[in-house]
Amino acid sequence: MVRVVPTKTADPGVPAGYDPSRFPAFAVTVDMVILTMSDSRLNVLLVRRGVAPFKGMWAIPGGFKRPTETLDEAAKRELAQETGVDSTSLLTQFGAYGDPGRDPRMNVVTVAYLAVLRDVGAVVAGTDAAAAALVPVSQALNGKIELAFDHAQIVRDAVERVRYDLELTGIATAFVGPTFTIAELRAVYEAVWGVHLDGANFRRSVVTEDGWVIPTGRRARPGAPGGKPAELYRAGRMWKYSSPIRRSQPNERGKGGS
Amino acid sequence: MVRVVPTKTADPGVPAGYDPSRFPAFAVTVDMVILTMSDSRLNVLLVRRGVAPFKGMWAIPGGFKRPTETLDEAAKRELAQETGVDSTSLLTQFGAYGDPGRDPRMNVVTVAYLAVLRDVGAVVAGTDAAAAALVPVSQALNGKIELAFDHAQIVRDAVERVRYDLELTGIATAFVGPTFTIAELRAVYEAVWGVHLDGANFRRSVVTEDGWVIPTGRRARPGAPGGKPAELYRAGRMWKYSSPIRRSQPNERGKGGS
DNA sequence: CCAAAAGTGTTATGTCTACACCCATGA
DNA sequence: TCATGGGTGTAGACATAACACTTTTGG
Repeated sequence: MVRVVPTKTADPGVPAGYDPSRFPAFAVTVDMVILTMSDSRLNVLLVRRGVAPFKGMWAIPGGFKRPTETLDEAAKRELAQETGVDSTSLLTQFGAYGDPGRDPRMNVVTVAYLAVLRDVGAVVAGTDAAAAALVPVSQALNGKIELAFDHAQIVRDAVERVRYDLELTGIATAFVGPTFTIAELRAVYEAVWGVHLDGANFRRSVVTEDGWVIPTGRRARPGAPGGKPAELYRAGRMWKYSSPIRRSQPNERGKGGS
Repeated sequence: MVRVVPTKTADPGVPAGYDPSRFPAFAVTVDMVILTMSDSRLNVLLVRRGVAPFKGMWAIPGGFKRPTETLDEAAKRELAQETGVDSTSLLTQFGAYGDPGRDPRMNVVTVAYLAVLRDVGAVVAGTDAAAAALVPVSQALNGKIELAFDHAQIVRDAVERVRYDLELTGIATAFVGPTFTIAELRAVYEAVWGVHLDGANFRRSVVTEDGWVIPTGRRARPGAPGGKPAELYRAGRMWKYSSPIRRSQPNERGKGGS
């Protein structure tokens, strides 16, 4: 019969004669990359660690999985605990990380989740203000802000995933509120992909009769210098399946000899 | 300090007063969905379990992760052990599964990998013939062949992943050999997506000057009833980044009232 | 020379992009 | 009435799909 053995038993590398009837014990955690749009930029929610290891460093929120819950449930529970948000089905699992030594204390395998939220700002204020912050992903990726564990890699992978999902799923609508303007939605694509999109063409792709966006009749207040108030829309059913916008791949093609 | 505790300690559900300073121990495994083309169909490699639980049932190959190796290394090692194949970088992690009770013996979280191989047939013959088999994925998915654990779901997710990757990566070339005909390559897309592709248009998309395929000068032997021998190509560098073929989405659009 | 499958040409249709232009509104 | 951004029209470039047609081989 298979039996749990303490980590130390398997600690000294076991190259050839590995006995599969005994296996090492791991801790399993879920970590969440919580992304949000703010000021037309992509931001990630970070918490400051209060305990060793990496005490005082920034990290993404997470916690231990319990044996009585699924991985998705663990992520949902942790998200609620850390941010107070109880939104179903905007959590996407995107990777597992188990490099030896990634946690100096013990063997930890973490399953990483991606959550796209709007208005985390209020949530951050609710938690211990000094312990949580929204920072631009650019700062977390270029090393300006150093992250604990292998969280920099996890954030990098999450952003890469979002870039794909933006084209393949309706994740874009998770960045905006229940009602939004076309420009707001366009800002999401522009920020995540780092491109400029023609406003006219973007509009035509999105406001069709297919059910991408549905006009509410209400209008948004224009900014300080005036301007025409934009129509407010809500997301239609089409977002369940895909996205109306495709990323125009940078023309790698058409580069013959010359 | 954090301490490992045996599984049973946390077994009786701990709803509210959960103590994060103690955490449950898990076993961590890697499972592999090994896909291959055979007879113009998509097949998956299954092994017959020799021990309880699910003794005698079909399952996908896998094994325990060791603390001294990364998840990727564990998958690579298991792949080599099970099939004798030592190909780097065709293993893709695509999901983690940790539902309570998925393994009746203990708490197990498994990290699932996808491997696309050509010519597993010889490998299968090498292993204990009665213990391994290639079966069409359709049979594994529609329940014709019942799989152990939650492996049916894992295979389902793997196939779904391949369908996406076929459009986004160069995974198609992993299904064919070092040299291949255009028709062979087209069969991959047709089998995985379950569509018919115009041979003429497919050819035009693939045999360009961009470096998708490179002619070898040699030709394949035609089938029994004769026919023009097809040119043999090898994969070019373009496959590193993407695929020359995009899946034409079934026109969900353009369905007004009427 | 006939069947079969590879490979080419051609054209209609649809989609994307750039950019000129009009519109509605708050100050 | 002016500045500002929302919103519309349109023509060219480009990509796709359909299918008729030619070529090359083994029997």
